[in-house]
Amino acid sequence: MEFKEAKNKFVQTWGALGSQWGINKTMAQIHALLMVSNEPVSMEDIMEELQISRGNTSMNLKALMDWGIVYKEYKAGERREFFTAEKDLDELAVKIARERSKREIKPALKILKEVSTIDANNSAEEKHFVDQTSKLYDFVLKADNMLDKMTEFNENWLGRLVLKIMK
Amino acid sequence: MEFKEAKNKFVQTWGALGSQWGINKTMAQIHALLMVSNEPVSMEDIMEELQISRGNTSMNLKALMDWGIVYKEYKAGERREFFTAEKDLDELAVKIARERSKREIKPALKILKEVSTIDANNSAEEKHFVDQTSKLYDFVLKADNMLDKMTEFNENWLGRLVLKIMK
DNA sequence: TTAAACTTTCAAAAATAAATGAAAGTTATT
DNA sequence: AATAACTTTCATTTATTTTTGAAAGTTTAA
Repeated sequence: MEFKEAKNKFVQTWGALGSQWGINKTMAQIHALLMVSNEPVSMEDIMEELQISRGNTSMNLKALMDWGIVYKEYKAGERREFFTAEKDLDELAVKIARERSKREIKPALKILKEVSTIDANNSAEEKHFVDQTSKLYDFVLKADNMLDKMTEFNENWLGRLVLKIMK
Repeated sequence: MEFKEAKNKFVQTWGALGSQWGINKTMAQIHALLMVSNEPVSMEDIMEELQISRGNTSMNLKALMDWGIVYKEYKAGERREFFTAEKDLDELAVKIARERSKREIKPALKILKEVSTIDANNSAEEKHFVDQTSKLYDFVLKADNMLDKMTEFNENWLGRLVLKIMK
């Protein structure tokens, strides 16, 4: 396999993976492209390589910057803006984890708390509901806290964690 | 908040969460409904509660059973089939983790290995590509192994893991 | 073996999500 | 302050995903 083919395959795969995880295909593809580029890439080049429109490129770059995993760069003497991706994978994982926790887990926890604290009359049905949603609340809370803890390590947290778990 | 409202809120929330994680809304809603039901539910009842068609219900129940997180049950003297969800949350998390690893992570790893082993000519560009995709391969492999390890604990693995990490 | 009671399948329709591109906006240069 | 170089926005179009529902399939019981 030659470079161009490999690069394309990587970008496509990363894009497909993204869409299975609630991130849109183009956003993931742009990220993939930037991640394997050794130097900052212009909007024009992204459009060209992925064959997508200007608007689409702009919106998805904005989203990636909101997630804090893509940065704008300016080159001396160049009017255009260039973009680079966070390339440190530990840092990338931490940022993604934080963002998803904030956007998805925290709001879900809020609802879980609400619904798990209704007062059940003494029907088995309502008791079971309260019991199950309470357990779910505890579980999700614990998982979310764990994410925090994990990513607090920082600096190769995954490696360290693996060590910790192994022994 | 009264029971019916709480139940509905829970089902809607779980459904929305599902669609952010690549699981379709109805599938997640059915799962939510079954999870908080203290007894097996018939297809008819699911259709009624969620206001969805027979075909949709059938397909999504099948998918849930493929994931191993919903079971068919037969009631003595009843012709119809009933359904229940896996209610043990540790078990549920393990099954979801295993399934996603199998369906998404493993195939992605295969591609990462392929593209990271092309031989780069000596351009900085190609070297960077190989370097970055190799790192990604290692990272994803490590994360996937960790998932395995975590879920191997079984029996309140999350709780145990939290303890392990804290100290 | 027939009929009734139920479930599954899948082509078509509907709903949802993403992409386009032209117009509006912004910034830097002369 | 006018113009050129570039980016963002958003109403509309396009593509993708999900849902429907009727027909086909299956199972049980008489």
